[in-house]
Amino acid sequence: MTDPSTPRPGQADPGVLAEGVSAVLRHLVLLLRRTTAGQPVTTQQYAVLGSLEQGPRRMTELAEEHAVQLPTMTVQINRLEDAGLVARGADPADARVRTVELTGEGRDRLLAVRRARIARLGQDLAALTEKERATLAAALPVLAKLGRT
Amino acid sequence: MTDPSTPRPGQADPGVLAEGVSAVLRHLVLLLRRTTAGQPVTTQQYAVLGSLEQGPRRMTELAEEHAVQLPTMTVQINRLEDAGLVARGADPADARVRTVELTGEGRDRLLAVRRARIARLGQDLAALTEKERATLAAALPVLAKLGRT
DNA sequence: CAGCTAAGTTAGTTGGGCTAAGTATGACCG
DNA sequence: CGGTCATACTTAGCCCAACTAACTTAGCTG
Repeated sequence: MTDPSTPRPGQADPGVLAEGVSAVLRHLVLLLRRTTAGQPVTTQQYAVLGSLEQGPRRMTELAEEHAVQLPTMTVQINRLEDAGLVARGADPADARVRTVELTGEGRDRLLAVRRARIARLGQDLAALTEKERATLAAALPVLAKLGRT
Repeated sequence: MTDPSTPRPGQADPGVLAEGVSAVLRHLVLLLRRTTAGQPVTTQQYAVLGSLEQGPRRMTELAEEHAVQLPTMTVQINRLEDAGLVARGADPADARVRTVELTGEGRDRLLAVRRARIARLGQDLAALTEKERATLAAALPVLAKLGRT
């Protein structure tokens, strides 16, 4: 695999760039795994809690947003419910749908974990130069656009 | 969670930038998951095969590189060995260590999967503008530097 | 050579994903 | 108005991937 720290000329070509992005993605995934091991909620649980921050959601919505099948989300929510972090509710207009919302404890946990993650990431970012941070900031919208076909 | 597609001013500040990076990482992880589902090797297996491309490695090396405990790597290698993609060997200098290397089939599989992945990523990248690709290319070395504390 | 350390493996648990199949409710149509 | 189809979930059963604890085997050292 290509060393992600040694960019080569001609990277604006999609094919060549893809190799670099692929290598960097691998690096980032390994990094993420290292930094999120042993936290009070798993990455998945944290992500689901994040989806509930703005208010109750339906199971199907959550499954779609997390690119997961419904049964998978059912199990996730079961675990979060057992942990007291979310509560299931009902939709008065349609008895088939189950809603899910954060409990007070769930919201506290979400915010605490987010603070910890951002602080950790902030340390890494603080080690960069101002120029490097600007370069990174410029690339964020591009990365966010990837896969939004 | 912050919408990764709406960057705000002041992102060169490590704290603010961290939020954006965090959101984008979430997006990329979801994207990766979607694009790698149902391939002939799992993401983990692919990553391990990639580590073997340059030649035989020891179990401990592999475990460290993938930020995983030894027993986890043992099981991974067992599966890859059962699939005929890698072979275990011995270190003549130290009878405790087991080496692992690609089989011919393993190398073929690695290259095929890599081609498929890079092609897929290349499609996404081709949808960007030339300028966006340049922005992304410039950020790759910075991303590669993250976490290399 | 006794005892400690290092390298791997085995066993058992948990989390997270999948498909297939079941239940209950809503919607539609003759 | 009742039968049939579709929708929203849940349950059950499977695999992969991570962990810790405990075991085996081999090297190292006093």
